[in-house]
Amino acid sequence: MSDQNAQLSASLEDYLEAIFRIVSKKSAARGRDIAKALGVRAASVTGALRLLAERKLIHYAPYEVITLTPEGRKEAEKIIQKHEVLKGFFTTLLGLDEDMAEEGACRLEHGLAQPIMERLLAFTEFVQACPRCGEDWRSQFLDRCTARSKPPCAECLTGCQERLRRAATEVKDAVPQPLTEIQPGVKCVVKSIKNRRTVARRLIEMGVQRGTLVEIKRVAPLGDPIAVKVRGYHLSLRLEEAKSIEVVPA
Amino acid sequence: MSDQNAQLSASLEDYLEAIFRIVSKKSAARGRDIAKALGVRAASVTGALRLLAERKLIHYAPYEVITLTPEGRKEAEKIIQKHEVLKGFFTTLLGLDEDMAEEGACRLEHGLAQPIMERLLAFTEFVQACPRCGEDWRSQFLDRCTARSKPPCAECLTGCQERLRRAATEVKDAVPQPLTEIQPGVKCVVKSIKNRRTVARRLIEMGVQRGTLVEIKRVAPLGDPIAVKVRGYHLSLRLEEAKSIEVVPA
DNA sequence: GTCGTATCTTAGGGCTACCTAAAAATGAGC
DNA sequence: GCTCATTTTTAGGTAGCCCTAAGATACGAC
Repeated sequence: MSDQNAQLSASLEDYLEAIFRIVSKKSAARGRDIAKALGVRAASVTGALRLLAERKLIHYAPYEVITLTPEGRKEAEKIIQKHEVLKGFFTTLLGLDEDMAEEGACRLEHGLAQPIMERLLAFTEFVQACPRCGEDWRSQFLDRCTARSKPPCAECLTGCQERLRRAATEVKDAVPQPLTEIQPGVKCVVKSIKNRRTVARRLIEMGVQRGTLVEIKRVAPLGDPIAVKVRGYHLSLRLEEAKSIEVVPA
Repeated sequence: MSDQNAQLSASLEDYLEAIFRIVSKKSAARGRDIAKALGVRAASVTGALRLLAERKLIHYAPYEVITLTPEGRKEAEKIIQKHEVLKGFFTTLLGLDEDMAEEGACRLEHGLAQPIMERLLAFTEFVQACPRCGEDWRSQFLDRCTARSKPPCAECLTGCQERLRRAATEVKDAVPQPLTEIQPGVKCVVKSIKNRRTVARRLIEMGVQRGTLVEIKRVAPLGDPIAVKVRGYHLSLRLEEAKSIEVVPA
């Protein structure tokens, strides 16, 4: 009945997303976990699983654990990316708190078209990487939002000139360094990717290129692997791979 | 059965929005117009109209023309505001074309929570009003999006210093002028509202205050009324009202 | 007046996605 | 190997929102 190639409904996307998150944590999902994660009854999950299996997005058989097929994983990553891009925009640029950003991303992700998501991501990264929009710019905005204080625009501008002058020389003199030199929590901009055949494949497939923002999330005790966030994807890089990515801090 | 105070479903919001738009143009709506606007069959419209009438949002009787109640108008304006805020963000900041912005706004508006919408609006206006983010900043972003050209960041920054210096004096010297002096199409920032009792009431209810962005859309032949767009609302001001709003161009 | 067309309503279905209740399968303890 | 609590599935129902088909109403042309 249901067309295999049809777009997923919003609720099926939710199911797939939840399965992805559970599988990421525990390697396999059970119906019960999914029901709890989404706040629905187990009976509803069964129906959804059948539909997802019909579309070949999950491996599913009654009473068996549930895992994602490669296509299912790809589809889920796309959904998660939308979610993360929205959430990143809400927290980083709009300055909303974590909870509201999470809630808002959940409610908007299904309607967000791919090209708009791309633009939103590009914009978020652009603002973060642009020296003209520094931390003071962000706090100007937040002051306006919360305190409704009048922006001391003239002072801000004269102060900003000084900052820009410094930034101009910094940008010119910035020496790219390998990703491995960057501290966790710091965001940086990709300047070049070496070893294009090996590392680059995965990254380029995801749309990572010169100018893309990368954030180090966590470094394992021995420095390998390195968990990074790029373009709304969380992924882990080998030390070797990270070495061949050159960046400058944003 | 259906709770009168319940939130409107996404599709009922669409109906209400469509009715508002039709009523704005032609003073009253017919089922057929609504069906055409939303691309559904007339029979579906009938059901929706009954539900909207049950919630006292529209005046509806079989075979009669449809108009909005005051509550319906208010509700519709809220929905339209969300739509316009999203669309404004997509076109003004993300640089998406009209059609994609329209389509995207339609698909996202129902999920957009009020506080997030407020923030998004504040951000959009902030960026437009901030001298640090001028036209060159915008085109830097768009170049990156489309041509994927490498941003000449250092040059941009040195060029920007000059611009900022000029902007700093401009901001300091900017003399507020009445809204009536502004040309259609120009965006400007509200500096003060005089006659707080009369004009201000309507505007303050909408959230217009010092710092809010106003855009002149159209001036009638005799200079009255003046159609403006503020905070996603389209409204028309009397000449008298417009005179008492002082602004500086953004 | 009545005929015809355009418009609107009613009636009856289908689909999605949720629910409850009860049956079936699983698996740990005895 | 049987029993029982837990988990999962099946079955059947509800609500929202869309559809088609057919009947009701309005209104201009004759």
